[in-house]
Amino acid sequence: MSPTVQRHPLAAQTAAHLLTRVRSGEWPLGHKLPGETALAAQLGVGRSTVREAIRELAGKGVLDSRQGAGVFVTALDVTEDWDCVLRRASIVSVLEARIAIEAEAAALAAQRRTPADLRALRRALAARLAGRPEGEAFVDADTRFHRTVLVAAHNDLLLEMFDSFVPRVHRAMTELLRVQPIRSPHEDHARHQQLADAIAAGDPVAAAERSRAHLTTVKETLS
Amino acid sequence: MSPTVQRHPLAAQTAAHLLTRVRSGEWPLGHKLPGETALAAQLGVGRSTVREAIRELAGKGVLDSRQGAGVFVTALDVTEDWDCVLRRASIVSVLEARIAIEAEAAALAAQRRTPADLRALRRALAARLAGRPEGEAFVDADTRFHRTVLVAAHNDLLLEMFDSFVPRVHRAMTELLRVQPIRSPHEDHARHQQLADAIAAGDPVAAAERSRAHLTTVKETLS
DNA sequence: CCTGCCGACTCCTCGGACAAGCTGAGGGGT
DNA sequence: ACCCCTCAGCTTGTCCGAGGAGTCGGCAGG
Repeated sequence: MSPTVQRHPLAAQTAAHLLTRVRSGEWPLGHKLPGETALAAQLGVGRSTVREAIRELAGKGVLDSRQGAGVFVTALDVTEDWDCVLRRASIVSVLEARIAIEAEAAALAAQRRTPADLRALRRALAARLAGRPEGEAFVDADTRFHRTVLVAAHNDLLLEMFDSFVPRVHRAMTELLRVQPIRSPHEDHARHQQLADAIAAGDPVAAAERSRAHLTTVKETLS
Repeated sequence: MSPTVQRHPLAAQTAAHLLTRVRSGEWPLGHKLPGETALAAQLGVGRSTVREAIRELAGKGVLDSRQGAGVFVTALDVTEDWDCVLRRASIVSVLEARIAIEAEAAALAAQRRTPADLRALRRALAARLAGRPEGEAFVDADTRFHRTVLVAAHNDLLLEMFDSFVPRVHRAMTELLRVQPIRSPHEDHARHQQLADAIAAGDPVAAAERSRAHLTTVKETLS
């Protein structure tokens, strides 16, 4: 039955079992599940166990229990964890998605940046130049600069997407920098300076172009 | 103690309480929480209630309980539900994000499309032209065509992001189409045809440009 | 220093009990 | 015929006590 020792708690097994039956369509969206007592008898486990399984699925947003009424299906599937998807995705895929988001954000930033955004951009750029171009600290400074661009774009959704990429990209960049240091730190900084300039100048096309060019370089370094 | 009548179950309150304390840094990442018995006594609730609260947070991925060892913090915050973020985001924000993703995907599709991709693209285009340009059916056909482009880009992450946008965009498009029908169905179809042609011709710049132009038109219609 | 044993601590599961809340059927009034 | 109120029955919420199973750290022995 199980390839390895199956040390899963009963409650977790019960949760998995219920999720399977929900997915199978046995209980359609909005439908009421059998009572906890009935489920416990049906599955041959205690009511407390069933309750914990239901809680677990409630935490995932699949079920919703209302006192006196019953337990109801609120979603047919678990909205897969975004982090999980990212972990599975190849670093090249993530970088391509990042290019898409950052290039667009750079263009928007060129149109929408406020004076405060520009100040933050200059500060982040200076901080990025301050440290030596290696190690985790540099990656952090670099990330902060790129994030500042996203902030200047004034689009919450794009920013949220960028933030969700950060952990995955951070790991890969730190690794990359250790194996293969930046060839020309001066040129690298110049690219970022040009991006900031284009945003300051209010030139969406140039900003997108600079952003894309920089990230494409990084992507090609990886492949 | 409580400003309003506590109509939330004790277990839910306990879960919220624990989440707050995790967020506050009282229990750092990887740290062990006090025992269930201790927590129950500390919060003045039963042990079963604490267990259900822990299960709820475990379902959300914040806690992880290991028999014999204890309960540990696995994440400092709940990764906010992607659907939730999208629901809150303005439709303009979503459309801007969609432009970013689709334009990049169109460029990638132009470079990576297989013969099978091109066949699917032609089929989707024909299906889109078949029905009358109104109602939910048309929105579905349109969505399928755009999704086919994403598939041809051969980047799982971009596709996943597109799919997560679909429900939100679908609602908005259906609404928009009812209020304001497409002025020139012929021109609309021509734009899609040009996008498909650019991808077939293997011209990334043109494909991105066509995709961007089409979606920008939609965005401007909305604002 | 390494190994194996052992006990304390912790989570896991169960069964039972009572409280709190919702639902729908039925009675009474208009 | 229609509406409103009441109430019995079912369901979830909460708590308790008990025993089983697993993990970790200390301790004695090699």
